[in-house]
Amino acid sequence: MARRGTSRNSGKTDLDARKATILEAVVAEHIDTAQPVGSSAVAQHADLGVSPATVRNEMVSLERGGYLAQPHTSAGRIPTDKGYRYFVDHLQSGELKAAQQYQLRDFFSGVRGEVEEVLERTSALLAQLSGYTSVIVGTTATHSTVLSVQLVNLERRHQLLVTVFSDGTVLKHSVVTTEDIEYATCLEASAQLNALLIGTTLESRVQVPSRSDSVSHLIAEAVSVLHAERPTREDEKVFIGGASKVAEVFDGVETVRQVLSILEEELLVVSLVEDMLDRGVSVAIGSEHGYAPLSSAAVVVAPVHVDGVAAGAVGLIGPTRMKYQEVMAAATAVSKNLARHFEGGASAD
Amino acid sequence: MARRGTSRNSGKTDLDARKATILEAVVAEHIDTAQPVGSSAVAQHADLGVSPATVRNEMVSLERGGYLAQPHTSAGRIPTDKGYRYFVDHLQSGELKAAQQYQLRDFFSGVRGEVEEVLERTSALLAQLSGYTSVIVGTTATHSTVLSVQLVNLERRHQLLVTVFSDGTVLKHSVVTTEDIEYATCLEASAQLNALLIGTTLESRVQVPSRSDSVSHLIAEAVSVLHAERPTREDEKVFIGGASKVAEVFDGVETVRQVLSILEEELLVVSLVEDMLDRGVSVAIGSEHGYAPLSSAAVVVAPVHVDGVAAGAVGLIGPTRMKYQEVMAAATAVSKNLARHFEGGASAD
DNA sequence: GACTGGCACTCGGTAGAATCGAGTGCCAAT
DNA sequence: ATTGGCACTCGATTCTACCGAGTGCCAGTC
Repeated sequence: MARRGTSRNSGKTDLDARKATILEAVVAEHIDTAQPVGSSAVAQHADLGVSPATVRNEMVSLERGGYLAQPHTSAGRIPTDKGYRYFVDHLQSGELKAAQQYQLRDFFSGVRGEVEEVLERTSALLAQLSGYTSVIVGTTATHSTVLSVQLVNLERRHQLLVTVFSDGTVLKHSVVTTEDIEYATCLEASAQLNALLIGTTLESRVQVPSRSDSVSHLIAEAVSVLHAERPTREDEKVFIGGASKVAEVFDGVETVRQVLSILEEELLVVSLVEDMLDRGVSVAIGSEHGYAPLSSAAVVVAPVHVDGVAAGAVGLIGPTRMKYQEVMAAATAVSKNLARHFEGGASAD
Repeated sequence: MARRGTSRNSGKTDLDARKATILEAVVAEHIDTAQPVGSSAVAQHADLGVSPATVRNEMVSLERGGYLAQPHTSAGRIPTDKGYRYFVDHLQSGELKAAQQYQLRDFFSGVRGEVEEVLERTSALLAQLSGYTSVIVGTTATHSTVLSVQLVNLERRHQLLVTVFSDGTVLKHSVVTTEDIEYATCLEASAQLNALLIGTTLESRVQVPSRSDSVSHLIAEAVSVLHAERPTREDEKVFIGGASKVAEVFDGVETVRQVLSILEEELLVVSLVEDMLDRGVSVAIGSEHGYAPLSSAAVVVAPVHVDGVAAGAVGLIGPTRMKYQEVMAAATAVSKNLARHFEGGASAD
């Protein structure tokens, strides 16, 4: 599975063809078995007509190059992060299994409902397809404009500001005042807020009239609450699917704990994924992303573009010895389907 | 710790004082050490002036009664679910440690923001206080009435129905039509919907005028989408804190996996908690709740009442050998603080 | 009759020793 | 450059012995 001797020797760190084949065989085998891989296994399994002894020599060289490591003398080799990196970089992209393609199509042909619900269920699907924990980050396009604003009188001194954006997002914010607010005041403020904000984005500068009547106060307060939204970045929703897979695919209680605790911190997950997107990386192995507790994990992401605009990403988290080919296929497939869903379908993200 | 020889012998299944003491000692010790508890340990630790031999005799009797079990001959005893049940039933409620009380007070004196955010952070706090995974279920009071309805024109054939309830909840629903909707139609429909729905609950029967102009169609569609909400129960938000604790406190990968997968199913968690609330149970041990995958877990819940009305619950999930006293203290303390927060504070739930 | 000390017995856990074998590194031969 | 051969390493497995915590039971004591 997934082998190809002919490697391009254009890149600078490229290995010669045979080393590459051997490295790839070791990685593939180790991903399969979770065991150190020995020279004879490689000699058999990779069909270069060469004896184990030769393979051993090459392996020594690969170890010197930092691609392989030995748990102890007289055990087989295990890929290092660098080894995995090479493997991934030289992986030709694969296809989803037919059964999974059907499943995907099925799912997306039948899915309906709110954005959040779709993403939630999609992340469950992706986890199930891939066998690993999935992450879907919905980047609320900061470009989306305000479609409607409304102040609702919850209690005398407590208004709820409900803002609807062009991408279908609804934000709510409490506006607490020191004085009782009349219903009429609230209505009036709503109307003015609408006039003021419709068509703007959260980043727009808005000129708030600074008169000192109660309506103006309310408006000023509402606008400031709404714009305070920015720094918290809380509008980036994260959907995690198959969290229980963590216990299956990672070894060691401590590792499981660490991965879970990362997943709990939504902000961390978001910035991890965004960092990768920014750097244009689709796979981060081991310590390649800077997140220490995830150093025994690999993260695969695929961006989601809706109508040509970055709208978020889907990701998968597993051990460094995860099934990259399948996982990447699943991620890109889901990302594409998701994009198509939101482009063609009733909702936008 | 947590022992009291004087047990009431009013209940029917009550054990005599000494058996009770012994049982309690075994449970307490086992919770502490996670090891089978032997007769001599009990004899020393519980200060009834009795020899190990006597304790042994009693233990045999307790084993016959189904309170204790032996992993194998010549090991100590381990409590059964029934044993834990007795222990919990005869536990006098404890206090939070002073440091934790401060922490709680601190938290609630400083907390601000939307309901969802408060609950999210509270569940993290509770997990941290108790050392176990926490669950907070916000039961949207089905009594809360509609304060405002608004149809927003997202795309030509796609409207967003935004409904604000008296408890501050905001629901959004997509309304997809087969024909293009004019802006004016949308406005008109909004106005009529407001007239129709304000003051009603989701359970109210609403008489929709059945004329066949586009506005009426839109209204009918909107109302039906809104009322379709009911059966899915999706408005009951669940907040889980400290999911990573699962890996710490449960033994065995498989158990961890099962507990995590339960936690993933929000609906399951909700019904588990609601079942317990309905039955007025605050602790469910082992298989007492009917959820097989959680049979090695215990669940502690404390209802949250806001202004005398059931508004949700806080819960904790741990192994059957969890620190019941501390955990129950933490749950009730948080529940009370939460109630006070929403009663006094700016937001209601 | 309740309690206890004594004692034989059980059985899981641990420590050592022996063994196995997969895998290595190296060297001499091709 | 490749390879067969070989000595060597070292984790994993098995086996044994053994220790000791803990039990159940019995006979003796208060």
